[in-house]
Amino acid sequence: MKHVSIKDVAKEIGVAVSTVSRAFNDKYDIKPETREMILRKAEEMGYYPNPIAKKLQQRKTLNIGVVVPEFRNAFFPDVITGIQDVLIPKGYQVLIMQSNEDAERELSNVKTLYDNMADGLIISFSATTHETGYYEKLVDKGFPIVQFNRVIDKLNTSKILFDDYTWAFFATEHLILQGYNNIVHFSGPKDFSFSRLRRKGFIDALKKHNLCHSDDQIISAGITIEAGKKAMQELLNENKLPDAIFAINDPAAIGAILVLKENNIRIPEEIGIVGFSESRFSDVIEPSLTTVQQPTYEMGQTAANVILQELKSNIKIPQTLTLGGNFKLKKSSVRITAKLALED
Amino acid sequence: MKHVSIKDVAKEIGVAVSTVSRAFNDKYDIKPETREMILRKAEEMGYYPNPIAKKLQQRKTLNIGVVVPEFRNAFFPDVITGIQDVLIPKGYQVLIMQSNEDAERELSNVKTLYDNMADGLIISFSATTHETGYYEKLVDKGFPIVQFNRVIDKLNTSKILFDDYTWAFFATEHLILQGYNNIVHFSGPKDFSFSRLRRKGFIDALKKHNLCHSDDQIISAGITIEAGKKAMQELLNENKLPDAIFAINDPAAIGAILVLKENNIRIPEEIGIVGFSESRFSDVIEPSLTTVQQPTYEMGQTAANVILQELKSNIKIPQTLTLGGNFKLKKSSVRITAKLALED
DNA sequence: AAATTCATCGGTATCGTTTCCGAAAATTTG
DNA sequence: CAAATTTTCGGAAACGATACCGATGAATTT
Repeated sequence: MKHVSIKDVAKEIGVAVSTVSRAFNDKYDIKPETREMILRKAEEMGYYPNPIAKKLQQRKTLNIGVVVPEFRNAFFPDVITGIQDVLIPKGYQVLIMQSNEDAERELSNVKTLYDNMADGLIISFSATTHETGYYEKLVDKGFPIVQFNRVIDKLNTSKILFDDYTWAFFATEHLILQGYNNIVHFSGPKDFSFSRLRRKGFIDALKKHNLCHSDDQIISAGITIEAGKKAMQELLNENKLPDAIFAINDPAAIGAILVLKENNIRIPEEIGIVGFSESRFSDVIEPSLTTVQQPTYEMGQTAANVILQELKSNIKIPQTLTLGGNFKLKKSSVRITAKLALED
Repeated sequence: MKHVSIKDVAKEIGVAVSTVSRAFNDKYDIKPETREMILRKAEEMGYYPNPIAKKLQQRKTLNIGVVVPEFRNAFFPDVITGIQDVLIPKGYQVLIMQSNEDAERELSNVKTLYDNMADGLIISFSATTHETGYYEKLVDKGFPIVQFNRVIDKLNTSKILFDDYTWAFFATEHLILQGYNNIVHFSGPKDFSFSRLRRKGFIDALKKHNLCHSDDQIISAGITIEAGKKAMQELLNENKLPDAIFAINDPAAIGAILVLKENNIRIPEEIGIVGFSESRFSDVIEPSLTTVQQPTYEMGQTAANVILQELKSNIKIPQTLTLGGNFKLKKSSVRITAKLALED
């Protein structure tokens, strides 16, 4: 695997290395004919500039690190796809690392990325992250960081968010308008802003319609199928069945549905369910699951564009972008079909 | 973002750069005390060796490229996780690129990786890949490549495969033992060896039990939910309903199930279904889907270990490793419950 | 005490680029 | 046709590390 270097090309043609370099970098001070000639000869010899050497010389790696808590569910792969589709055409390499929802591994991932001279970082934090000292230091050093989805508020970087509050409000109100009036929310980890916002949207919608009865209407569940199952099972055991559930995300909603079906409780007749899309389950489950669909791919694109922007301009003004979504109306929450056209 | 270099450290302490380098590389010819001192001072100054410079000097990038057709389904993310868990602790960077099932983009991905001096490549090919010239050239050059899952037979590299034949045979025989005798196979793209092997396993199982009636028992469907829906719908339209289906993978099986449920055909009573796991749907669908579970994570680990091996030894002897799986018995295929213990 | 070995360190070439400076060649100007 | 520009190119110094070759002094041997 011996590689042809710029020197080999220069010697072969009989010009200086700097001339070959100029030919490849489209500078003005080279005669068009000689440039053509060099390019042709180089092509013949199978030469192309060594990116490593270039990176060293220019002190830029063109590497962008992406750190996500997992990519087993559909959410993060879709975001990553969006990021790649923006960054790769611009010549960047995208280094993807997953933290497995573990703060320690997350920190080590970020350190690896930083030590390997990534030019910037796009990150969504783990459920367990509390210690933010190292990240703050990076921010202070001027290292470009863009957070998305699971952000740490006090970390002063650009953030790409979904308008969780509004859509949680909307989803809850949808249940109310369907005639459900004893609604429970399966909420997620308190540390995440999205978790807090969805809870707040839920509460405010209840308040607006005077349906806020007790603290029991918010159940700390979690973001997995198992968490949804567990929470639902407990409700059943305690005989506290609500007539609707707004789940923090699809997996939690799916968990609830599975338990309800086991117990022969009919959806949406006896109980209505709305989720928040972080999976591809909603079409597969029976009944199909009404869900708020987040713009995952666009979120990735946006994060990538913001970091590109920050890489260009030296002065960084952290901006927070909030994206909107879609409401996917399905069977799990529709009792009154008269006025609503169900999507397919 | 000015970085502390080895020269700065050397100058600061008053030693030669070579000494600092020695301190960091644990060579023998350095006095332990001075090494400690240098390491301490360097730590204070926030110095660490520049990986880019190291890569240039040593003509190794420690980058391994991973090219997959997609990572929307569970399969590839799981494999990638296995790859990362082996490679990253060894100091490698894993560059993940997806081809979106497009041969052209795939080629461009591989070229990018090669041009960026990846030390090796782990790849699973797209559905549309036919032109293999460039890949053969890479192999001839001695560039380390490991194929997995979707391999091109004639490409002379190491391959990590799943024992599709045996498990397809097993899955089909399971249906037969359940008393189904008019079984149809939804098959996948002919170009993939896994597709051919699963089909062959299916056929041979039928032959063994004398249940091979006609060519109609193999239907060219595809590997998506939509493909499964379409194939199933056509069977219904033509009134050629079999009493069992062995699907090329879970999404295709799910598609079939969705259509069957729409038409109120009972599973597994009227028709039994077995899939091949490439998703996380099997527990979510009702009825739960019997499926062959592939060792995705292990497949990734294995691919990573094989490429590590090839990177060490200069002489490459392509090896083909075949991994075994698990049979997940669920409701969709069990008519005779007497003898079988259903998994949960 | 002289010679030899050994541990420790410094100096420098090298990896493959780009960039800067200045020199030669080509062109324009007076 | 000489002088002044402008193109076009060559040479060398970075970029930040490692590796090799010796040099130096101490320790050991003879």
